[in-house]
Amino acid sequence: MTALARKTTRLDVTAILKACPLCAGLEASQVERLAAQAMAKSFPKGFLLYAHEEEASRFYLMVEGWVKLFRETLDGDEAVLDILTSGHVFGETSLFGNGRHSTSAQIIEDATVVMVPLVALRHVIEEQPRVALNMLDSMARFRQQQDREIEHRILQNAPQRIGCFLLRLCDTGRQTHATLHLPYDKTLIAARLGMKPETFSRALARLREDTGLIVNGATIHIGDIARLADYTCTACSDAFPCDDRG
Amino acid sequence: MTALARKTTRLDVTAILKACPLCAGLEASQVERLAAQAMAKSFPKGFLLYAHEEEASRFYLMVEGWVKLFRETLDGDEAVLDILTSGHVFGETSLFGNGRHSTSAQIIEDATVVMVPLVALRHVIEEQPRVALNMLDSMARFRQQQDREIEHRILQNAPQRIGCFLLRLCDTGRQTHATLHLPYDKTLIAARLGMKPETFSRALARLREDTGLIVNGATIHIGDIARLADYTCTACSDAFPCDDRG
DNA sequence: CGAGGGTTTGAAGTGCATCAAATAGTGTGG
DNA sequence: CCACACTATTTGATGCACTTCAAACCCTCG
Repeated sequence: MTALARKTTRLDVTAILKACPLCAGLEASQVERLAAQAMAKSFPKGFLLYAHEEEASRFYLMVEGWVKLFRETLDGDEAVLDILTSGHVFGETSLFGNGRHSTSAQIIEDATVVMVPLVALRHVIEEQPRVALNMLDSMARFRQQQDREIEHRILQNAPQRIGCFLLRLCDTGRQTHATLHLPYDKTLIAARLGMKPETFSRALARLREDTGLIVNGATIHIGDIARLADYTCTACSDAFPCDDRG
Repeated sequence: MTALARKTTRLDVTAILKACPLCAGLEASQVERLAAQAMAKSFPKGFLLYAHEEEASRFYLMVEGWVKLFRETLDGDEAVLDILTSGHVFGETSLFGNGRHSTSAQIIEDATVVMVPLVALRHVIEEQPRVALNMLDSMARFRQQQDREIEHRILQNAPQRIGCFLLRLCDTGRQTHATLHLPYDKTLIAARLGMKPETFSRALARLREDTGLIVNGATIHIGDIARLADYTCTACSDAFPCDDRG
């Protein structure tokens, strides 16, 4: 049974890596080489994958669950930089720069991740310049999101930031309405948006009044996406369907 | 005279490019190839180099003066993302991602910049994977700064943000004190730090009281750098001399 | 059922923004 | 070299948004 389980995992890893933008356009043999050194593993809620300033040895690919990227000051204050799930890659940036992680990473919902040694990535890059271009591409896209993120934190108020968060949860499939389920604690969403839980609660109530949301615990029904977009995206320099993660 | 001027400029360009981290480790012939397609130019205060969402055609290298990278909403609110000077490169990110600028760039102090077509950069990258690695390295470093930046905007209050800004202006040469001159308008510094001019003025006054700064117009004397660092860096997860631009 | 964490609500405080006006600085033309 | 115009900066008074502290509520799970 152990052998079977291991084999299944091994198969997953290759398939998962192949689907990852980092490996786009790579020869199968190269992906398999990465996969051979990679490892899929599950972690329980609360597990710390790595800490800020730690020497980076591998990068991660989320398969399932959620991770929080954050920074923490000596007096316990915490800034949540991002919360990632299935399909997201993180920690790969530390192959460059000073080689240390610039955030800590903690599992917030039981997760399965694929971990790949950075040295393996380095070898593949050396043989396949293509991978460097893939990384540049993803970092460029990431940077655009970051720029927007900073703008949001400056120009949007609490209800608008929540609205923007909800819109990004929608499948942008040009729907006019949507029902969605908050993927993790409201407390965490609050932190992700740079506000306190109490503020989140009140701001969500206000958003409900102002845009006709229907909130039922962690389930939220957006009756009129355009109305919500109108409300939140006024304070942003990008027009509504503003995702570029592709 | 024109010919002489042009020649001087041409010489500058090669030397400037050689000194730029993007070209680190490049063969002279490659740098010269970039230089041949590059152009040094001066712009007056207020000139808009490019606008948000514009298709990117070149990247820029600051030689002299200051530029502001910012985003602007429909109702005129503006978020300043960064203010750059001599030695900084910007706009190169748009070679990747969706090929559009994610900010606008405006000259705020009369400036000389070297402009290089992105296609030239693309060609050099194709022949010299090394350049891609240089870009990855600089983007990784940039990302670390960005992470810190976001943390600051969440966890630091106005006086602390100013203190942090002043510390970064110091030459970090392990001095115990320093006298420095603000490089541009206080109004702009305020915007760069995400606050209003009035708030900046009051916060600077408070910083003066709390850490013993001596402020005289745009000239600021820091009597005790450690004291200032102690005051500002409590709210940050990085320890004091926190630059990694090198 | 009862404990404990997540969430909401209330009351009061803080920090920054806003509006308004005074003051200091800078560059211009006379 | 001075007066004027214009902009940057400071100061004051007030308002709003978010935080803080405290307590209630709710929901899940042992």
